[in-house]
Amino acid sequence: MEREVRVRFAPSPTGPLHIGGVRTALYNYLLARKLGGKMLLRIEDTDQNRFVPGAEQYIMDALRWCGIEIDEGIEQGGPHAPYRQSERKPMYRQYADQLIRDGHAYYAFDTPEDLDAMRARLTAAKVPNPQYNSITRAQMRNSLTLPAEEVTQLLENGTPYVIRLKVPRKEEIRFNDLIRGWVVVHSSSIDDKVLMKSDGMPTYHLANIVDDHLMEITHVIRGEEWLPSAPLHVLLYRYLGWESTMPQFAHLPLLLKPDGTGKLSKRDGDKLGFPVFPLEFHGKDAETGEPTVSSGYRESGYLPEAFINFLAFLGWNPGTQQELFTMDELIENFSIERVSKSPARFDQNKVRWYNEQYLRAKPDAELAQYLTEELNQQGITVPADQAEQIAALVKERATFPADLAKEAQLFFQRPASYDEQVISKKWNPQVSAALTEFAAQLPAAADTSAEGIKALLTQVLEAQGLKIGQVLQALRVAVTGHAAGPDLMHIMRILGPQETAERIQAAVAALPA
RNA sequence: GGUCCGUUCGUCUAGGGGUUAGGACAGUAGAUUUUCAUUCUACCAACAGGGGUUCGAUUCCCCUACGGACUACCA
Repeated sequence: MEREVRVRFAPSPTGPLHIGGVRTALYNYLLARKLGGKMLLRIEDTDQNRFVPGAEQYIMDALRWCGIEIDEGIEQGGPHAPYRQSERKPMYRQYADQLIRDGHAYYAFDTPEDLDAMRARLTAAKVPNPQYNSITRAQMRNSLTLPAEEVTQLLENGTPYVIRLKVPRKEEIRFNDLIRGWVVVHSSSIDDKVLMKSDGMPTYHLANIVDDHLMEITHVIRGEEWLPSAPLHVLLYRYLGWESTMPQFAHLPLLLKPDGTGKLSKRDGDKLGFPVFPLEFHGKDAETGEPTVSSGYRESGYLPEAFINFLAFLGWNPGTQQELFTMDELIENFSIERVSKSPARFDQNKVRWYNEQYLRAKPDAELAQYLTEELNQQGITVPADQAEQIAALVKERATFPADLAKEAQLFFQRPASYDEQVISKKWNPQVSAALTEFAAQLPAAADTSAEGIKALLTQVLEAQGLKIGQVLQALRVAVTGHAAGPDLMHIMRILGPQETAERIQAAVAALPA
């Protein structure tokens, strides 16, 4: 019988999640949903020195905003709880002991100074790749070189030690990556990685293998930065006797900075000119301890659907011409084979474009609701039907919801000034007189639709011997103050005959003919 | 330095032994519009280089170059 598909997103709570992490979570989620499996969230907090308060909550909030649903995790629990590695601490030791018992791991008592000295010695000797490995361990203080009694003595004395994996000297390690195909690495290029730290916590390498095994993970989808240590993980599965149920690996291409000079990192903060975080993050400067704020996509006005659609396409595509995908469509169409191998750069223009598409696709009523709330905050009240008309008129001009409110201002504020360029070119006694007449007739207009207003205007202008092109810009400036904006007839319709007339009269009074 | 991974328009990418190398974003031009924007149309624009294999390579193989990741008692 086929195993149930189980994937995990396993971030370390050392800060907010950046968009690369979100994409990794997304691909995990898409695969899980596509294959009818489960999505787990596991917090990898085995490094107690790098704990950042709030990071864990941030991660969960960010995933929720993105629409990435977790089936098992610290909030929702599950059959393999706890889902926080620090709380699983007692579970790891036995596996390290098992490895020692089977001769695949050993105790090492070297101090940090010992290690520095070793690396300095090897570097001085021009060894191409200084590392703690099958050669150098013979010169170090560990349970392989020390007499058994001394090892026992050291352990009993409480001497600090770590447990290291005994990586074989000559062995080819290979695995079949779902994205990259066969990857082959020689064991001589891997060092004797620390499995258990001297504080009793496992390192990532041990913890992730033990947890993935215990949690019955079937696919490990993670960033390419893990590729070099994947062979080590394969070795661990083998030595622990779990190779037959080892998950399949898929190493995702990295997300690069826009200039392509390296991978995106959370330390980029706002330096790149666009947010790297889904949600705004309030943190502290690592050195000065000063409070810092990094902007987020949510706060910048991005819709989660647009953000996710864009992110999904950074490294994956469906092979069709379709660009717009809902989460359900992404799930339907996703496949790991179509993830590309090469890294992708971030394209600000394209996220904006996606946002515009999703914003315009929203029902006017929904946009109106947003608009109403925003205007209310500014102390402006607006009738529901009017808010909807404004939203419909203005949304083609908006990238972000906030643009709606900006564009709507003209309906609630009479012009404080008039566009000078248009006035100097288009405003003259004839125009002024015609507009005065138009304003006089407007309040009594029978038809106040956009078409009706236009008909009335045309009629008045004809009587004055003017063409519409000669006055329209002037009229726009008289009504709104600006040279550009949405359709003028619709603006006047929404404003209503009375308000429009008064605005025109005010302009005529203010502007010397 | 060592190990590993990668390389199609400016960007995201499709394609794949014989194609006018396709799409999207951006850019440019035109049309529409009373304006800006929208919309529509068109244009611009790519297989890193060198060797093989082959009747034929952008596609398969090798090398080079370039880029990136990793190289901690961090994940």
